[in-house]
Amino acid sequence: MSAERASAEDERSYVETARRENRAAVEALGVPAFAYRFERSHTSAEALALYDDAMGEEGPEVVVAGRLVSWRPKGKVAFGHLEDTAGQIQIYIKRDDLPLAWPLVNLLDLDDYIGVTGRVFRTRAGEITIRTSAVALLAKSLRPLPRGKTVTDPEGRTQVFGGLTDPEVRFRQRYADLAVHPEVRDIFRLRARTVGYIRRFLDDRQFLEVETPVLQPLYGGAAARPFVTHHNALDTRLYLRIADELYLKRLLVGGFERVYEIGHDFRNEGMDRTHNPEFTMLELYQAYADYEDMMRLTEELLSGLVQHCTGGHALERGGVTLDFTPPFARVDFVEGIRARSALDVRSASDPEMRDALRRTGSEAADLGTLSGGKLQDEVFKQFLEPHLLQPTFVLDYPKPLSPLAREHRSDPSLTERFELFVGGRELVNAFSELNDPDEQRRRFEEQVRQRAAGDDEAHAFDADYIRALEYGMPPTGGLGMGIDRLIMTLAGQESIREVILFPAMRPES
RNA sequence: GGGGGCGUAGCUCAGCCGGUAGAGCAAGGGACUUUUAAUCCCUAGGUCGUGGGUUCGAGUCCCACCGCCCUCACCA
Repeated sequence: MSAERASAEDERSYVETARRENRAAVEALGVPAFAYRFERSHTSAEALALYDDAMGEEGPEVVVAGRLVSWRPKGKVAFGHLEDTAGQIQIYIKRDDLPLAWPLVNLLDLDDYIGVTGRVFRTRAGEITIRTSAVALLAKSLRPLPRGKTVTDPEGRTQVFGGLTDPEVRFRQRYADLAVHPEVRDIFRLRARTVGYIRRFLDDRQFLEVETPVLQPLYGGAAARPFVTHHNALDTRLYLRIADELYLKRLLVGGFERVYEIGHDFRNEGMDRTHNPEFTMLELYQAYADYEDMMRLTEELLSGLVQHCTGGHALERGGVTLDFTPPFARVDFVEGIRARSALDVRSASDPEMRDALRRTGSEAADLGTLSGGKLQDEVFKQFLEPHLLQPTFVLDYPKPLSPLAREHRSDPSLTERFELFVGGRELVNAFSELNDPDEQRRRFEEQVRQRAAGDDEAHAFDADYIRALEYGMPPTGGLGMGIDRLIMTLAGQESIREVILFPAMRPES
């Protein structure tokens, strides 16, 4: 529906017209369509829990409030369900119980917010219900929610006929999606619990939560294209951050030994089922730790989190049982690829890697122009990544892929870096942080060469970051975890948009 | 950005070989004082995404555009 149509009085749908007539009729009774406040005594769940069958028809009196989500007027009596934050409860309204309010009752619409006073009892049909003695209109609904018909069969299974299913409408009008889908609200409750758990986990381990700039004069910490903006007063170009990394490590130079940030990163890339232009990232840095410590911390955090969510260490996802019992499986980046492709990415030439990719049908569009680190990454994606269903650490990435990671202590062609894969998706990226300013300078210089050669995702040279490292940064382990993807895994969702309240959309025309 | 698919009532969807628009739910009127997919009777509701074209005639065929979905590319 277009905005013009929604705002044009004469083109309003007949359904909305009927609701506006009801509003006028309610106001004609002297009842405001929108109340200022309401005092309830119980939530729906609390009211249900109060009732005991020994009470018969004389259960305790409760005052509840919520949205009218079903409405079955039946002559001189009416039934409906109120939905609030805790669930639903049935209400029963009998004309003879509230003759003065009956005209108002007849003007109620589905989706109105109302408050109801009455005693709890159990109907003949067996449902615990409020026998209404007073009704208050709290907010009129002038636009019907796109709700389907929910049918519950004798075994208690529910099936919805119709309803809001169009993804475009669901995400554009997330308020309507949330209003008619309690299970969607549950995903975001799970999300909040998860993030809360992570904060407690880190706080308990003496990590300090910090906030670093979102608007940055120079972006870095990942390979991605940024969003660009402009500061008027400074008349200068600024970038929305693509990662927190370089600022957080500056804080270790400053003397904080354990820091973390949970915030939004912004990457100006395509959108699909696992990418939203802005997304939530956890990054943490721990002094005197290396990537082995980060693996242990990852195992503790995720196994504890899965336990917190499910009571066990397993997640059932798409017919696969994901087992988060530590320790997680480990596979060597180089050895893992060699086992499946006979390629040693440390020594293989670019043409050899391209050949191997072509033979297995890689469809990378610019295979011919990829080189070095980018080719190694492509080989990994082609040969190893699809096999990583169970939680698996992939360790020791080649140096060209990891300009901020420290050289491996036993192989100078590699870095001490790992990524954790779950269900074929990357969830965590971590390394022993490079803290030698001279080596970091050389890595940046190499990035600048790649940028000059056409890689527009290569790092810029960050001289201030080098200056910070020159003051001295302790040995440090660092870790980044994509929170949205974590929630996807925990909630069993295949699209990132299901776990972001307002996912990015093309503007409505 | 490439490829494929879709767009019909408030919602979910039918609509055949091109012949002038249909259902369920929601809505309006009526009956019904323990219903729960309430039931029963009646009624209304559509510029078929937009703009062109072909045709005596287009929801249907063709072209373009807009939007969404899937997929590939980029990426976490």
